[in-house]
Amino acid sequence: MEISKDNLSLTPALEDYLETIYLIIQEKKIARVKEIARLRGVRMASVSPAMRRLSDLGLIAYSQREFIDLTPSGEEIARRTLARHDLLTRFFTEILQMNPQNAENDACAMEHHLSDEGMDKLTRLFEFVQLYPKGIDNFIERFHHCSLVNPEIGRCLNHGYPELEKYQHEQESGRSKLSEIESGSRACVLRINARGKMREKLLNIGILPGINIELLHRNATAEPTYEVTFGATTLLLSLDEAEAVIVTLNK
Amino acid sequence: MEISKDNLSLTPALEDYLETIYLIIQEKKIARVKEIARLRGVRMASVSPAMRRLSDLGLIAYSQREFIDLTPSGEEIARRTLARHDLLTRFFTEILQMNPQNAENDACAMEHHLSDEGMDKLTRLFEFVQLYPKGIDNFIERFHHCSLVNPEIGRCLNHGYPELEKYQHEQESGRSKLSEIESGSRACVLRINARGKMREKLLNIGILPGINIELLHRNATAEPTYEVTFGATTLLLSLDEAEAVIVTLNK
DNA sequence: AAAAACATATAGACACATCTAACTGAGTAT
DNA sequence: ATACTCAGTTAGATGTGTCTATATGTTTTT
Repeated sequence: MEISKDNLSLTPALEDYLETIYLIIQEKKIARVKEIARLRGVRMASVSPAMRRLSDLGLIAYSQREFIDLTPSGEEIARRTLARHDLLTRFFTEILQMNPQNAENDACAMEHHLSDEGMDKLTRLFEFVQLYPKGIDNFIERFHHCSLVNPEIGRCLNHGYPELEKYQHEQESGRSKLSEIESGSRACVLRINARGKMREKLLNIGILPGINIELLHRNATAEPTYEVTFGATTLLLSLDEAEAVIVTLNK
Repeated sequence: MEISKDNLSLTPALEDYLETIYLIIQEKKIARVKEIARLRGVRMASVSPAMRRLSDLGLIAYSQREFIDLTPSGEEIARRTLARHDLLTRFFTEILQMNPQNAENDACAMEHHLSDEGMDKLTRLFEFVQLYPKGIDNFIERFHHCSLVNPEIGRCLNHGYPELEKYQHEQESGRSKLSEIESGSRACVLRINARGKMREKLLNIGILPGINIELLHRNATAEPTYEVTFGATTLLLSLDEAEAVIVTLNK
């Protein structure tokens, strides 16, 4: 076990234990093995050796069968992890408007992997959004209105934002469905005009807004297919799929 | 080994192997153990057993010492992972403007933990941003201008956005430093007006924009300290730190 | 064709994180 | 005060992912 710089390079599991201990200590007076096990959803037999390791690392103070307390460095890591958890959860719920349970799960797993710079920049995003909470150009509110109130983002309503409606119309003129462009031409993906499973499938394939995609070949059979290439990938899309990919032709 | 639904619940390591194999296959014709080991930064001896497991799971096709190929389900997972990698990297670089290396590292670790809903919602953010790429109210551009061109976000320049300058001034009037509010009053954190190590420290402590914080007590000694409480935490801040926390009083 | 070079595999070790089952110790109850 | 109960620990197993060192194929060279 090489201790790198200072705190860094703890395993996710150990970080989770510190976080759990921290939360227990805040709420009740002292942390006990049974409670840690309950909150983390593991058996007490798994907690004991973890406490031993954390103790060896100087992150908690405890003697067998006694109460568990965080050392200053243990507390520092716990708070650091918790702050990431908090910020990620809020990013997922407040900005992306995810379901709270998914937001929580994703934040839980990702909190161990966000760099200091990531934390800094994500905070700046919150600071910026907060600077204009209900202002004339509330980006976040409009984003939610667009992508959530009206899930068919092909028809993004900009009522109350006349300049934007105009702007959007200009945009619309240059766009078409991937199924409609000429074979051999390249285009930039603007959005995926699909919902549910189909949207999920296209995203998981890697067809994302902003990528450049080329229609290689159109197979005009009873069930037409569209051979496309993007990044390092080449594959076939069905008609439905190709129609859902909204693009603007390159140059 | 319980195979849950279908593809899900692969370990990050195995997902990484699939991703690596996918990338090799796209570039060269075939994937070999040596190349996989090189790209993943592990020894060949670690790759062999992983290939065995992937083969047992039906995600790759290979026989000992022969070329390695992805099965359709292996390819599906690889692309899914890669799409997450791509989108997270772009979120970190294009939207948050992180250093490419950090963006890459964070994306690499997080790509295994983003739910389908997270992927969907993050994509919608890109779609929305893309709808107004250089429009009258380019949120992203202004965010960058504010938080990056001028890192002292206390003085966010809104040149060219007169309504916003006005708006910002209104905002400014209601704000103060945490060090200046009355003991016993609660306030909402607007931003952290600090850079480098001090900013990092405050964020890691959990003092984030949007949280509610209460100034419990001011210790007016030679080196004054500020006892604050937020969430489940109570701790002491130095004068410098308390001055960096910009808040608006609650009600 | 035999030898050298190289790719890949196996054996054995280690660290982590979990489990079940069995044990220990300390307070509680009758 | 003896036995019960229950928190906590230890022992031993399992699975993953890595390593070093060694063995085994395969290909290339001479």
